[in-house]
Amino acid sequence: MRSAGGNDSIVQAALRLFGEHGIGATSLREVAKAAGVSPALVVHHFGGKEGLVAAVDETALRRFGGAAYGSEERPDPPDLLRQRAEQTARVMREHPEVCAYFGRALVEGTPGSARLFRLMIEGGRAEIDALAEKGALRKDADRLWATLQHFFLIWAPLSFMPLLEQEALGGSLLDDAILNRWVAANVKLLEQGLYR
Amino acid sequence: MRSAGGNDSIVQAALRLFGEHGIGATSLREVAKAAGVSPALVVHHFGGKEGLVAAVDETALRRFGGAAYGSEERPDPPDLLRQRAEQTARVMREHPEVCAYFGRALVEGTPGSARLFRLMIEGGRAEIDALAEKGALRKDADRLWATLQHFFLIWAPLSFMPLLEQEALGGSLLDDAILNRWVAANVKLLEQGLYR
DNA sequence: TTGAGAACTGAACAATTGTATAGTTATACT
DNA sequence: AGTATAACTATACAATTGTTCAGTTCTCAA
Repeated sequence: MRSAGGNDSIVQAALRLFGEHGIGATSLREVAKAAGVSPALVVHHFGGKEGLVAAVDETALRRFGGAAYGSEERPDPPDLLRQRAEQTARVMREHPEVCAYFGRALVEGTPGSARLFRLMIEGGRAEIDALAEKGALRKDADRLWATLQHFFLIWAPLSFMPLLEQEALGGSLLDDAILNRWVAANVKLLEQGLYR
Repeated sequence: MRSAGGNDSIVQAALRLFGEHGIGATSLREVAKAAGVSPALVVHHFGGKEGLVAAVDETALRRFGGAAYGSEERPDPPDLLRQRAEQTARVMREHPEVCAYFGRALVEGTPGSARLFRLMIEGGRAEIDALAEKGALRKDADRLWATLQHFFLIWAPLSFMPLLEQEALGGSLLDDAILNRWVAANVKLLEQGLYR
């Protein structure tokens, strides 16, 4: 076990700063200062910035991926979609810094983000296939792109978060009111489309 | 008018490199070398990196925004959606570097990308409102989020391009086959949803 | 042809980056 | 208490960054 003021606090500070300002735009020294620690210690623990990013990836994956994509019951449609959406929203509410981090990581291209991406794509694809077998999916649906569309609707807002909050939402994406509206819109779109 | 080997070639090189590797990750020296020019000249022309980014933003906005969001006829639904999608796809085919650049700029947060974002959101919103008046939109649709969903489905793939192409598509997003499949999936989703 | 102004370059600057080294302090086991 | 091991720091280094400055080359009208 690591002490609270050591290894973990560095990762915690890095996770927050990476999510706020981006990984490439955050220096080792900023992380060290935020963690109340010397830059050399960061190198000593993680071998360098690359290692630090790997550690942050690991932590973020464990904290989020475990909660969101762990093995759980798979309810029948039509509740499945709504339930999955609510579950994702709950994880986002509980781990906003992790969400911000992955929003950055996914577009900056860390190794961990590629793993997360594969995880989500595979998980999403499996769910889509299961739905198709039960006859809940449109028969002519493009399953690969259906998976990707799910992914975009959920994750793109996190990557565009600063732009989105300042230019369109006028508030934090992960605030309850906005988050709920977002989830509701997603469910509606996926279930019924936008036009008629 | 500028000479071909001067001002413009620098912006051209910057646009390409920014799109390929990101804005923050591309140095003035790399841009200068790619343009076959000394770093000092870049500063001389644009005042610094900030000015260069502004110039690239300007060029990209003119080249893309003009083509995609200019004043044009507004056909009636149900052809509108398909037609708009085809139009966007055409612009993407014709200006792949500009697309790559905006994919980066939108998540890195340049001033020009904020302008593009506002432009697209306002344009999209206007179109949604027009559709609603004609009764083509679902009555209970959340118009703000409907606009954003359009935006995500179109732009997120560009910001996730590297990840997407390597992990899910196995080819260039802007290649004809993949691009067409993408557009078709978007139209389907917006028109009819994914489930039933 | 000449001269003014623009385009352009080479070399150097200070600041910041990630990282290595040598040394100090704390922890914990015997 | 003593000692080995880990945690931690101060300092320095090389590389890269954006930027400046003094000077050169080009362009073109008078």
